[in-house]
Amino acid sequence: MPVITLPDGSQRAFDNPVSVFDVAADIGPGLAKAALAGKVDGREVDTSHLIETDAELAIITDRDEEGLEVIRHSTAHLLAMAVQELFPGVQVTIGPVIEDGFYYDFASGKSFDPEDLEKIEQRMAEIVKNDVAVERLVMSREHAIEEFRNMGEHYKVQIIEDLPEGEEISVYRQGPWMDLCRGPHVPSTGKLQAFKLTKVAGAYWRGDSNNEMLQRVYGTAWRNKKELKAYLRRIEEAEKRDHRKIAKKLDLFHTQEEAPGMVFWHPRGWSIYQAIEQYMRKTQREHGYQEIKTPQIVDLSLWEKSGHADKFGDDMFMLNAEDRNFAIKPMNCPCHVQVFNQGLKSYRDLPLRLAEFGSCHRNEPSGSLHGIMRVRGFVQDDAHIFCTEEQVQDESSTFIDFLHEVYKDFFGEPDMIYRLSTRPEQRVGSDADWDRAEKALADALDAQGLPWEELPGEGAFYGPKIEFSLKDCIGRVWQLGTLQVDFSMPGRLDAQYVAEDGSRQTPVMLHRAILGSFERFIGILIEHFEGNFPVWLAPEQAVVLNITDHQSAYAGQVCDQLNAMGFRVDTDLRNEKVGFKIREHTIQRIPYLLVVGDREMEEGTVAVRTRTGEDLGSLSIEAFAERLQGEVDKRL
RNA sequence: GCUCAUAUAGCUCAGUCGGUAGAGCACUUCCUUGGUAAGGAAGAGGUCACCGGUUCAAAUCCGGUUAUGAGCUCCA
Repeated sequence: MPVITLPDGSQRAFDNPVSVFDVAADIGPGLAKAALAGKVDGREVDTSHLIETDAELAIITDRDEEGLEVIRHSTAHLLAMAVQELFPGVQVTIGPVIEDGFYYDFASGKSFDPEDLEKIEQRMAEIVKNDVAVERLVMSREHAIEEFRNMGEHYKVQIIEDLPEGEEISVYRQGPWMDLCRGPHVPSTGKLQAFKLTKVAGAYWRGDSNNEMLQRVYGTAWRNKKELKAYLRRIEEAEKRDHRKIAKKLDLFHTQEEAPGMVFWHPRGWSIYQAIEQYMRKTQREHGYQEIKTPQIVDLSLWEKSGHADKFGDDMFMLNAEDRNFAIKPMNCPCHVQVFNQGLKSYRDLPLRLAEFGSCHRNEPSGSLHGIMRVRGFVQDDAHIFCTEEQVQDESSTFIDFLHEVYKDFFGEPDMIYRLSTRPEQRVGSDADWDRAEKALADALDAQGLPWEELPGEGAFYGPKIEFSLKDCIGRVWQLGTLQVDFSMPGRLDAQYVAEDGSRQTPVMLHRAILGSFERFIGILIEHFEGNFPVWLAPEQAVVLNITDHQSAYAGQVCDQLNAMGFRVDTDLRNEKVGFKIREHTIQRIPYLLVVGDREMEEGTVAVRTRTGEDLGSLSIEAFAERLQGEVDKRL
């Protein structure tokens, strides 16, 4: 005689055990139809789940986040069923829910092509149309293993064998097809109304590159067709922002076959780069950093001493000259320690903050290169703070403030995400050092009152790190800055200072970057602003357009005058209609278009139009310059 | 590095069954001097990524290399 308590606190009593579906039907036919799953005393179950004793119950429909997950998970099953019907002999492995959808990994002799995807999707639609009931069965471990072994599903057998002892083993059956799964699932395939298979790719069994490669099919699934359409539109939006496409249109940089993973910066792209570098140079100086420059090529022995050769040797560019082995520097820290090591340092010199726009090269795996976001040659806004252990927390805190200031200048009020990556398996330094280093960073985040999550095992080999990420205007997350505490490297590279009591001590080193790399950061800026750079970064801040040849000289004069004031201004005196010129420069995202006709020439003004099409009317050169200055001032 | 796909004019892309390449935009020249998102005409432009094979004949079919893309793995 179960008494069911619903989320609103109301109770319903039943004479016999009831299923989740029965309760939903008892409340109303609409809810019965909408029910996808249930939550009994906090545990997610199928609608067919029988409730025998008093319990709290929430009916899960597609209005709940959990409901959407159930839909996605069930769509993954639907995919697997369709694949196995169409391609006998293909084995199933796993099919989890991911952001916006799901995937399923198959072990298949052949790889799927786009036409296969279409066929699979069609078959899925048929199964949906047949509204096949989804049934849950519980079986013993031995029975399940035997069952799947007989089906030739060797991966599933492995998965069952690895399940912890005592875990209930459930299998879901839809029609003749079945799969091992914890559930819950939708009551029948008819509930799956809005999905699309998006891509196929290879993926390693259990995510290990030593294992065989499986065929992964990705899909997206939503509550209804409208949501699916909105999602697909969002993807298209993101594609339009692709920094590679925009960079080509705006003539910012290029890459070519002879230098894979390296950037050829064009004048306009380099102008953006320079604006950022000048800004960083200025702000770093204001925050007590000293800028240095260290060599590009350094004897391999230094990298052996630092530990980099051991861990990353295969990914370093090596060079042999005059019978010596050199490496092109993959990072700056060992070089910064060399600068620190010159001359005898006192505790009075600490904290010592050394910054470098450090050009680094890493032979990244060819498959991981991506536009200018992941490259082999890049420049970090790198700095190392040498300090005492007591200074770590203060320096960390000061750095986090600095980083926030910089992000504010670029992005206004960005949505930030903070993560603390802790000790990895392969590492240097004692556990005691790691304990202190991890605590120092956690304390710094807490002292700032910032929300953060931990990424266990994701730290660098010499120390833990905070990763600073931001969410862009369409919700994508980009990792930018980092702060790392390092108790090992200074000792390995013999850094010392003289303490108050005259003893020699090893300093602590903080590694930090705000932008990350210029290449990646500019890529992010391009995508974030969709090429509409703020005025202080825009390669050209304004273009002067004449209407007829008659104003050519005046246009040139206006342009010269603004350039002399330090702005980046160009003219377009071509024999084209002004409408044509406006179109072209608007597409080029030039912030201001200055039209000069006879009227403006007589008045000594310019007619100002923004790239968004706003008409600001006629302004004197001085008034326009003041406006520009206002948008540039706070940064440079 | 692994799986799959792609590579044709400066850019975006067509090119059927194997028979020596085509459009739009951009470019050059000429006409047009026009007030806020495309004025008109003509012209020039290609070793079809590279190397090899099959064939009377290869942009097209096959193999390899390189680069790029989507994922996976990696990311000091």
